[in-house]
Amino acid sequence: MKQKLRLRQFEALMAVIQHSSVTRAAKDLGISQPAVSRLLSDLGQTLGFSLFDRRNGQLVPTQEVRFLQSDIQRVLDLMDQIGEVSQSITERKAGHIRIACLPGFATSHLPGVVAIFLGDRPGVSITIEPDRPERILEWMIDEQFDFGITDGFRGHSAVESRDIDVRTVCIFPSGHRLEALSEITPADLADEKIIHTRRDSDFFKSLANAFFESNTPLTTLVETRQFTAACELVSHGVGVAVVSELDAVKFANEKIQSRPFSPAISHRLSLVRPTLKRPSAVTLEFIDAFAASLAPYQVVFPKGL
Amino acid sequence: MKQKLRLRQFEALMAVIQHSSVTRAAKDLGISQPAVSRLLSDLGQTLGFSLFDRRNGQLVPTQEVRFLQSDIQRVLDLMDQIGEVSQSITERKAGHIRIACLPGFATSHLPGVVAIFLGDRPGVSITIEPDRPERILEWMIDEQFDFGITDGFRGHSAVESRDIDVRTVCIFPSGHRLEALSEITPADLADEKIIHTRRDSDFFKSLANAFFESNTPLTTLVETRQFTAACELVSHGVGVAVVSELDAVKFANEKIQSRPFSPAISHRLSLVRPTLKRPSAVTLEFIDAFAASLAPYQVVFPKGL
DNA sequence: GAATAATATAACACTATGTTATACTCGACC
DNA sequence: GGTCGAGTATAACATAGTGTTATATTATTC
Repeated sequence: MKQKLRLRQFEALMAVIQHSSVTRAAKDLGISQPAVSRLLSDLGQTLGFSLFDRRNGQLVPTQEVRFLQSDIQRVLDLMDQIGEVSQSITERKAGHIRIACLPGFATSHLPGVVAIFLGDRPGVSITIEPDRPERILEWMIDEQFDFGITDGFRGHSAVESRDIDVRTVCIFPSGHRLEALSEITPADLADEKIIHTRRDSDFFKSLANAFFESNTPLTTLVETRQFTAACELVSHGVGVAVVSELDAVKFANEKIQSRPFSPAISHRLSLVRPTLKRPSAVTLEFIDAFAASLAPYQVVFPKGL
Repeated sequence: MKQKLRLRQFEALMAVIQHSSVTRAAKDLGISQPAVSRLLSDLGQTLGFSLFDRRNGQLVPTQEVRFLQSDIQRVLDLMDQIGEVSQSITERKAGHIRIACLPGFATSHLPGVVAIFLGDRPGVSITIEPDRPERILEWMIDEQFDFGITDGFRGHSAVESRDIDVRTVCIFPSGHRLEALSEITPADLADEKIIHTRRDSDFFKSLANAFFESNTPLTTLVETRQFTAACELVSHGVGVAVVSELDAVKFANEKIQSRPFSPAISHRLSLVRPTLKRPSAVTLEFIDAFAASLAPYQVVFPKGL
C-alpha cells in the first residue's frame, strides 16, 4: 500500500487504544462508529499489519502498534501545541521581539517597560542588544532587529522612525549653590565646568546654541557619549550637566539635584524599525507600549507650533 | 476560523519557506502551483496571520511563521519517522521481543542466537529475563513476555508450547577412568557419586529409571537445579553427571570429558508463548530461529516411533 | 507602459472523511 | 443448539480537503 499516513487515522487509533472499543472511541471523537472503523482499517492497510487483537470483546493493541504508540502520541501532542501557540500569536500573547537600544536604556528605563509588557504575555520573549546609534542604524537596515531606540537619527529610506522629544533638566550635586534657583539658565552656569555629550551630537549643538544666544561661554569639563555617565559624574560631585529628564529621575537621590533648564532644550529620541520588514503584531504593540512609557517625559509643544 | 491544521498545509509551508517561491515549492512537491497557493491561503486563514512578505519578488516568512517553524518541522520529521519505522516493522526489521528463559540459557546458548538475529535487524530490540520455570510459566500466562524457554512444562491452556528433546551426555573430569569407555551405562557409574538435577524434575526421573532398570544404585553427590552448575562442579573434579549436550559443549575444555549415555535420555525443553496474545512477526521469526539453533542437539527419533 | 514572470482565483475532478442503514460476529442465555 | 444484543464491519452516499487546468491579477523589469 502506497497510501499516506494521516493524522485523523492516528487520532482514531489513539482513541480506540484509550477506550478499548471502537464504539466508545467514536463517541469520544464525536463521530459515528463506522467512520472510526474505516479510519482504522485504512490505517491498518497502510501500515501493513493489524492494529488490534480482540480479547473478551476488548480491543487490545498489537505489539507493533505499541511500538509506534509513543511516536504517534508525540505527533498529536505537537499538533495541539502548534495550534495553541498559533492561537497565542493571534492573540498577541506569543512571539519574539529583538530590540536594539542605546546603552542607557538597556539598564534604566527599558527593563521596567519590558517587565510589564511580558507580565501579560506568557509566550512572548524579548532580546535586548545595547550599542551605539551607528550600530543600531545598521541593524535596522539589515533587519536584524525589530525595534530600535536611538538618538541623532537623520532618517534613512529603509528605516521608519517615530521621534519623541524628551525634556531635559540641569543636574548638580546636592548642596551646590544652584540649589537656590528654581530654574537654571546658561548665565547661571557661566562659572561652572560642564559635563556634556559629544560635540558632534545634536543635543550638544542645541545646548551650545543656548549658551551662545545668552552670550555665555561654555566651559567643558568632561565630554561623554551618555547621559548616564554624566549623571554618574555629577553624583560624585565632579560638575554639573544638562541631561534628559529620563536619566535624571533614575539618578534622583540625596547626592543629586535637578532643576528645569531654560531655554528648554529637548533630547530627541527616535523609535525606529525596518521599513520593509512587516512587523509582527506584538512588535507593534511593544513599540506603542514603549512610546506610552515615555509620555510623562515628553516635551509638550505649544499648540501654536 | 475554526478550521483544523492539516499536515499537507505544513508541507506546503515548509516547501515555500525553503524555496522562497510558490512556483518552485509546487515543483518540489510535485503538484501544481495553484494547489500550493491555496494550501497556503487556507493555512493563513486558519492560523489567523499572514505567512509571507514579498521582498524583491522573494517570499520571506513572517516572524510569526518563523516562531512556529521548528515545531512544524518536528511534526513533519516525526511523521516521516513513523512511516519508516512502520515500514521496518512490516519488513520484520523492527520491534521488541521479551524473552523469559532458564538461567542456563541466558548465559550460554541464547546470547549467540540473539546476536545473530539482531545483526540482521537494526530496529529490533530484545529483553532477556532469566528465572525459574514456575516464574516463566506465570509470565507466559500473564502475557508479560513474548517467548519463554523452559523445561518440565506440563501444558497450560493459556500457553502454547513446542517441545524439543535435547540429547544428554555423561560428563566427567579429564583423566577419569570413564575416559576409556566410548559409551557410558548406569552400570559404569555404579561406584560414582552423581551430580544430578532435583528429584522432582522429569529429567531426574528418567535418569533414576535408567539406573533402576539396570539394577544399579544411584548415589547422589550433589542435587542442583541447573545443568550449568553440574558442569561447573564436574570441571572442578567433584564428580560425574549426566547433562544436556547443549551445556556439555559449552563447558567442553581440557578439564572435562563427555561420552554418550545409554540408554539415551533426553532433556525436554519447551519453547513457550502466550496462546491468546497474537505474537508479532519478529517474535515468530525469533522462535523459529531459536528452534533452528537447537537442531544440532536435538534427539532424532527412530522413524518407527 | 509593455512584456514577462509569479501568484491568485475560478471551475471542476477525485479522495478523505463524515453520514445512515444494514449485515456480520460473538458471547450470554434459555 | 437457537436467539438476543452489543459491538463492529460494510455499503451507499454527502461534504470537505486536495488536486487539476484555465485564466485573471499582481509584481518586476526593461
